Amino acid sequence: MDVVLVRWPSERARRDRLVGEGRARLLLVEGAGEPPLPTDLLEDWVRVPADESEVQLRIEGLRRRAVSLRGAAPELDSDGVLRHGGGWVPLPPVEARLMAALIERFGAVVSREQLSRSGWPRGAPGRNALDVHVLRLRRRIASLGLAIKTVRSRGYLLEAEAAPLGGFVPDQREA
Amino acid sequence: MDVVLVRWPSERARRDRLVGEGRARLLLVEGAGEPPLPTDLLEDWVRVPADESEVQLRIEGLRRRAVSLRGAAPELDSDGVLRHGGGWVPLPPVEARLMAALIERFGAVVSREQLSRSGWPRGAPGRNALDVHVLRLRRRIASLGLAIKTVRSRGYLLEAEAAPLGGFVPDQREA
DNA sequence: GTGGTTGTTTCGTCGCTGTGAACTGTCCCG
DNA sequence: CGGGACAGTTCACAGCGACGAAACAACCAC
Repeated sequence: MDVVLVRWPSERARRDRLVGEGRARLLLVEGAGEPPLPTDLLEDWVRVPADESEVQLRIEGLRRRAVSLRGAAPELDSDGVLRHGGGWVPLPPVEARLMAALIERFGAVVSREQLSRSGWPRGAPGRNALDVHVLRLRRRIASLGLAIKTVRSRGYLLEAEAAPLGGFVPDQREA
Repeated sequence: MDVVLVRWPSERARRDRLVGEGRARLLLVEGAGEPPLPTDLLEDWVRVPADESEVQLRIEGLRRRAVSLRGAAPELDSDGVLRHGGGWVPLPPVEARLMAALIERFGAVVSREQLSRSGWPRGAPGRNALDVHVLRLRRRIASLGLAIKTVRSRGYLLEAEAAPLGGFVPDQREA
């Protein structure tokens, strides 16, 4: 996902075209011109002339926004609210801690021991407690298009599904 | 939905707390400091000293991002009239103060303690008074398409039913 | 007085958590 | 191939606490 540099207001037409294409853009506001209020999340602006470092920082910021919008990683509040793809669900304390550990290693395997330590910092209850909480977590986050995959005898892995909204969600056992 | 101004890097801890709470923030980058790379979509930054107009533009940009992610926030005037989506309802004093706290953090969790302090600045009555007022507030604002969601053992969260999908309102100044 | 606002009590309901047990699927050993 | 041993999934249940809701009483404004 690249960020396109656009002069403003002289290249207004080009900017509008990029909006329609859903591409990230950084407006270089010339002279005393007023930057436009953004019409989507993939736009930023900077007054020129500007430091090269400032331009680079804003470009990198836009890249991150674009990645975030592609549904890369969900976000977890300090209040136990999990947000992803425009929706959110509240997570109870234990499941919030488990989810925090999974998000920290989003897309990678987290061992049962690590999960157990995250979920119960002062010692885990019975062995089955983790399984049950993973099950409950799975059901809670399914509506957000998130899934916890099992890697047998290794641990669990959190991932986002390709089409979170409107798409059919296949049963994991059928895959 | 307020945008919080945070000095950077001197108020780093405060910024991190706001990230955890899911609130919008504008970093005022002091001196030669480097702004952090954003961890979510509700952050922007500006080097200070800066024109007041630039700060205002960035605040407005953040507000629009927040609207895009969480829907438009209702407005509460000083006479206790709550307006949203073309309709309005009058709110009695206690409920108006509770609603003000919820609007300030629109879309994010507000703890029971914070609500209690907002509703009764000079000391809260019994423990259940808050529950009852939340119940009454819920019924009053339902007709406006607003809902107060419970995040168990964490607090409450104000949300608008029909969140606009994707786009912003077109920029009026461009016409 | 009338109606709206506020606070309390009381009770019902629901969510969170952990346990035990039944069940499925995989791998390995003989 | 059959029999286990493992790993993991799912359900049912119980205890507890947080929250929801109704009813009631006191109070205030008009």
